[in-house]
Amino acid sequence: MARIVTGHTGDVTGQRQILHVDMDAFFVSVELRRRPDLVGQPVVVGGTGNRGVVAAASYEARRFGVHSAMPSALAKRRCPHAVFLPGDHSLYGEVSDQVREILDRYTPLVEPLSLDEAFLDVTGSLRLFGPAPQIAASIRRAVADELSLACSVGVAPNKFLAKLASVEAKPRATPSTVEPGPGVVVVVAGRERDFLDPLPVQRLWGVGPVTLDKLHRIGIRRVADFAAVDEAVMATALGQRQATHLVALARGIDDRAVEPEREAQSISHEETYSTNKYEHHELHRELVRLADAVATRLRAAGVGARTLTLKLRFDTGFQTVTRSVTCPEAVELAPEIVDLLAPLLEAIDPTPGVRLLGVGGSNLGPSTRQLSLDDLLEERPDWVATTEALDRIRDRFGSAAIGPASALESGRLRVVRRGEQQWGPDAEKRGAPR
DNA sequence: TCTGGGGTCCTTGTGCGA
DNA sequence: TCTGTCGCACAAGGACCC
Repeated sequence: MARIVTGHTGDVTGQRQILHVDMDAFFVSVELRRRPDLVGQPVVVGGTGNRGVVAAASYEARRFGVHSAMPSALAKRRCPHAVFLPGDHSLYGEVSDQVREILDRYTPLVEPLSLDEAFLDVTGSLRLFGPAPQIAASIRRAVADELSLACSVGVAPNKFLAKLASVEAKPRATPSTVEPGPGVVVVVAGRERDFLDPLPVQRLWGVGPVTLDKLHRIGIRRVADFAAVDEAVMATALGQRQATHLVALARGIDDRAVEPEREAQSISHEETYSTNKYEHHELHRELVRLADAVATRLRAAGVGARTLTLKLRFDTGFQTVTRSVTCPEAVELAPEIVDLLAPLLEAIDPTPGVRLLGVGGSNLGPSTRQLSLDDLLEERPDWVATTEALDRIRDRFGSAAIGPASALESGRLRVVRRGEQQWGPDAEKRGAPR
């Protein structure tokens, strides 16, 4: 049954009606559909290797303090009797598409945030489907009946409040029990402060551990405390921009529209290795693999990248460094990316031990191949023709069918696939570090 | 405890041309 | 010619999100 946060339940004329739909323990729930024997047990989905993290935990596992983004090793210590399952990113993608089909029935204004949550603007759908809380309940029924999955829905006049409301709608795990949530929580326009004021300040969008510490130092612990602190003091502590942003949110103000189609700003791949890499030649081979993956996705999106970024994370101190280069023309071929980034990689000393390597493209624009294919064919006919042949072979036979020879490892081609190593490297298969 | 992958956005510092 | 400064683009890092 829906929980109404404040006075009245009707839709206020002129107010937007935004829904935030959030699947409950999505990855785990999808796994339980094919493993019904695990229902009611602590189940953890995520990386199984030594450097893996938890992607999702069942509410039974959460009772033991296991939560997403936690290192898998710690989760195993906290809940040794939990069933640990490797993630299946492609399956979750398929189920996510099915959820999306249901959401699309209610409005064309659906903005997916990730595989398991989305915003809906149903302001224009009220005449057809009834008040927003009724639409929320209808979505929950459809998801349960058709997909055997549970979701929670927040209803509010803006995205920020709808998102907070959906959290309140969720089940809650305590050390002793799992309490079911209300399923739908409604924040009524005009009474936003009643909902916001008692919440801890870290619930505001954009307050992470660093900002939380700064806010605590100036005496802000709950959202209500914002009213008592001068904005100038906040601006000194956080910077003007962030202060203005947080004060608006604390007042329940958020004008962002629900955007069904957003252009990607960057395309990147990164990999954490189960054992550190200490040699340039190993890293160069990884660079070739990652550049190949990024280039393939750039071409698939019909764009090129003007800025290429190399990212390394060292084992000592978890220190991350990035190096980037911006070129006058957009790049979308793997050899070009390697040529641009290899000198940057060579300049970095890997001997402290590199645990992660990443390649990214940003400053995206129209592909140069689209701009002037003839010019390019004159300048670099071999790579353009080779790449086009490569893309065709992969379309037909799969991404592992062909790849750069310099990415071969022990005679085997390891292809980077999006989401395949989403939650860390696989369980240890290789020898000890040198 | 010891920290993934794929993103977005912001801040700060710096180099450069007008 | 030298110096200051302004705006811009870029590089690097950091915080945050799911």
